[in-house]
Amino acid sequence: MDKNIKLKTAEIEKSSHLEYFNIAISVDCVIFCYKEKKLQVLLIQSDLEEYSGLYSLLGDLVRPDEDLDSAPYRVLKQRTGMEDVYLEQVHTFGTINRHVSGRVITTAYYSLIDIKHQMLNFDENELHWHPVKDIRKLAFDHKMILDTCLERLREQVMEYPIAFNLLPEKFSLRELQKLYEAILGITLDRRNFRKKIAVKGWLEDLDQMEVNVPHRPGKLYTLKTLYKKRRQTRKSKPSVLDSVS
Amino acid sequence: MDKNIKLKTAEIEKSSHLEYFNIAISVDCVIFCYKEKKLQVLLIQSDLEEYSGLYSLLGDLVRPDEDLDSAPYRVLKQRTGMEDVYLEQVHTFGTINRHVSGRVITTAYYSLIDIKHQMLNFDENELHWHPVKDIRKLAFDHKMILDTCLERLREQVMEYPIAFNLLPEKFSLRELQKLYEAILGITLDRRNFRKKIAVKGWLEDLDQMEVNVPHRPGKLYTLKTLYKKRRQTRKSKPSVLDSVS
DNA sequence: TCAAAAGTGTTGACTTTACACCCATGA
DNA sequence: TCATGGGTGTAAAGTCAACACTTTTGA
Repeated sequence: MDKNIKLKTAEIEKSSHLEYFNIAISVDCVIFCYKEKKLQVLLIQSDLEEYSGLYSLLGDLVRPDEDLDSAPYRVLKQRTGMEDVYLEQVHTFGTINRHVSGRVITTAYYSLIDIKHQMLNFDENELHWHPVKDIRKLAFDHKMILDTCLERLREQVMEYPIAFNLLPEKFSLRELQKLYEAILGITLDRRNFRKKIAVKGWLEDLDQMEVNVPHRPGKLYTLKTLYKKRRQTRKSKPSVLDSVS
Repeated sequence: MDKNIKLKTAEIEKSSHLEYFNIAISVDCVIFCYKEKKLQVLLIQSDLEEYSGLYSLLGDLVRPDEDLDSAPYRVLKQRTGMEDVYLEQVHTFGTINRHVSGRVITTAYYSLIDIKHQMLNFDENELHWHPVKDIRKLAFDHKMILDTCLERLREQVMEYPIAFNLLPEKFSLRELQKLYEAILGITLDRRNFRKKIAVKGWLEDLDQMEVNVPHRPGKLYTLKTLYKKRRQTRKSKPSVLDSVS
């Protein structure tokens, strides 16, 4: 719309302010972490009667004085204490009856966080990590939101240097490969994986080795600082045209 | 959010109903067509003072009694008379000051329509097709919305059988190639393009030839009915895993 | 007979996959 | 000395890009 705000002012007034403005807008965050060799997502026990016993994603209403894209950062800050996390908008869900308490349209984001660097505000003790694979049912339409975000994450993870947000600063190629396998839900060939990552040029060799591993230590790498910008504005994306004759 | 609707009821009440519900939500449609060998988009003259002389996308506020994803269909029906068009949600834009008249969060969709099959309700005569390439500036943040939708269209056009929505029922491979060139903004090699399309298996050979062309007529094709479903729910997408070792 | 586009294959470059052995370390 | 993973290369298959000539039709 946009123009109709002026165009249809009379009509809006007539049908009451609230008729057009009683749609609430929220954000929901699919917060991924990599824990115990599994891709996990942060959930909270739903306290709605209708969904008792079910978990739901973390979210909140968008405030009138904040940008839509700022709301999920606020939610993450409040709930986990983390700032400068990786966040990406995925899709907006808005069927009429998706929320039991009223009309709420929600914009879904996924977030990738390093569980080791975080000081999770698990004070409320309502927050829990759940392996993505084990999640069958969530409150509201949150299972669909989760599935959509996971699908998007899988699409992007080989293309952009984002998986590193789930790992500590330094990591070995084995850890990286296990992470990719957890995200994609498949196993990868070690030699081919290493070649593929090498070609991307994302990594900096730290000339350090793993310690305290019960086997031959591997080299440690880190993401090149070039790629470490968080709160990315526009990703530098290989043009789709590359694949066209 | 979602749960907070109940959780924070007291807080919401306290801060006044309107504080949380005075964000309006709209949809904006980037309606593409293929006309005069160019990718064009349907625009309307902005009647806001602040944007006098500028064009804007077609949009409207989302109604309290319609699904978010239904709103752009309604806008298209009202403005162009077309139903069962191809529509895809792209992104939601929600910076605080994106709209001069108040807080409006907008979800952007792009649509692909066949200009020949349409009976455009250009009654208001405010609607005009504009070649995408010529568009420099639009009202609000609509240029950014257009750019985002064009980028998404380009990403999807080689992967899914969607470009056909811009063509009449029957078309030649030359027409199809010119369309792809218009969308992607590049020229394509004829032999490689035909091979690539053939491999997709999207087309049905009609055993008919072009007529009234000032040169040797080409064969006519149509999209296989299998792919003609409009209002697609979930696209059948080649898994991203295919490209992983 | 000319202009315009239809129709069609091959080669080389590059990318991707499948696959196996020896090495270094800690227990 | 054993178990675990580290580290590495090659060959075959598949994909992609570049490229030219003959044919058909209408004007």
